[in-house]
Amino acid sequence: MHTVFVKDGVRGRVGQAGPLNRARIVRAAMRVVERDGVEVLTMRRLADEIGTAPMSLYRHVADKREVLMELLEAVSRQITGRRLPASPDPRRRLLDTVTVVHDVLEGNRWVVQAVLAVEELPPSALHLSEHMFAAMREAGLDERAAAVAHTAIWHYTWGHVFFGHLSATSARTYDQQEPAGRDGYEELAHVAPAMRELMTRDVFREGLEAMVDGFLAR
Amino acid sequence: MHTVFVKDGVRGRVGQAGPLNRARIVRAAMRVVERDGVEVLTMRRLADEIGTAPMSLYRHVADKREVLMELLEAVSRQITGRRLPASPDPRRRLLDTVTVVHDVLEGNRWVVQAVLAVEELPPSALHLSEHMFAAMREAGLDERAAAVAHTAIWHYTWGHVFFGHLSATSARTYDQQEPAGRDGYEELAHVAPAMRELMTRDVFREGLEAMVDGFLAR
DNA sequence: ACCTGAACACCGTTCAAGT
DNA sequence: ACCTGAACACCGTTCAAGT
Repeated sequence: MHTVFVKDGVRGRVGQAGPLNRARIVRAAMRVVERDGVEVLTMRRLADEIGTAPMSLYRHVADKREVLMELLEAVSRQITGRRLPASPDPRRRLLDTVTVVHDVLEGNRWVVQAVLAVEELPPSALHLSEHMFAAMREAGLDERAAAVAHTAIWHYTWGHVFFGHLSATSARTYDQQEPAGRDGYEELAHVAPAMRELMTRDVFREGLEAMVDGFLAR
Repeated sequence: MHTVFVKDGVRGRVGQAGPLNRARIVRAAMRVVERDGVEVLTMRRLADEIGTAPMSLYRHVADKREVLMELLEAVSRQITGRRLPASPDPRRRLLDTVTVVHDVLEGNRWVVQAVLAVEELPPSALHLSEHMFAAMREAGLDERAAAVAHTAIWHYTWGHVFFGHLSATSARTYDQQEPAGRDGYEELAHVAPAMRELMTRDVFREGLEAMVDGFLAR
């Protein structure tokens, strides 16, 4: 295990400061997840990171799910904490808000896997929906249209972040197969250069604008 | 383990017919996954379903990933095998094609989790992209626009299937909190009835149409 | 040739015991 | 009061041995 030492008459472990508590657990979990990814976050590994025994964690959190939910809350507050986009143009404000969410998720891919594991969004994510609905209403959507658009936009955003690297993989798969005109794949051969070009930049915003404009045009 | 019996002079196990092979493994895996979900599909459980030892599977498949990939291929061929939508109107054809994919995925939620685990689409899924690209070209999109739309549509579709039940959960979360006018959530209170109404039907097609029309309008 | 039991290096979590 | 070792019921997979 870890080296045990004595300092100021207090028995402690390497990297440890003060008694174990929920905040310290969450901070350590965030460190592990940002450094090594969410699939590496196990209760045993987390305990190791803190320098304690796996079972000690259970005095402060009910289970692993609760740890993940705390991480999601932290990210959610990271978004809603700073001022949300406030452009006077509601269309612009909606696009900017969703883009902020996208950018944060893109920078923290583990979030989507955590959401999948927890199967729930953290409470403070409602702030984002509130902000989006205000913009949609101001842009002229009625309640029903706004509800549909809200759902569609979220799904697009989740899909984009999560399947982004999968799209890249699939593109590579196609590339590895014959470059041009393989029987039955003439269309794909035709758009292949364009698809390759797409891989180099993030096209989230373009799809988002198309979708939002589609809703606004009805 | 399983009861061993002798029949026709051949030593066998309950539910077993003939020697172990890849096709029989895949069929058993499909049964498990459709009955109990993909999270229940373990090599041990799969062996149990067939009535063999876990290690016997490894003579016919390299690893669990390969089993999942075979399942994905089966579903993909289930879509591309039957005739794909062929409406003369390309917009309609595109919408119908994606809707077929959505419906199959909706009926087999485990597919998305399998895709996440495998991190790749089965080769035959390229048929669908081919079909989509042909429709998009005929509808007047250039290569670049088609590539962007293709990516956006896929992401929306994945997001919809996978986060569909999550949206439902989140909506319930909001419902359980105060029904109306909780401080700072006036907009949400306002659209809550519309959102509840949405839960009762599938609104995938509506979001898809908005997105496609948004792309066609550029 | 084909199959499989034991074992390895993992999980999350319970429970009884330590200080 | 707070922490933790041993144990349970799991994983995917390797390896050596069985028939």
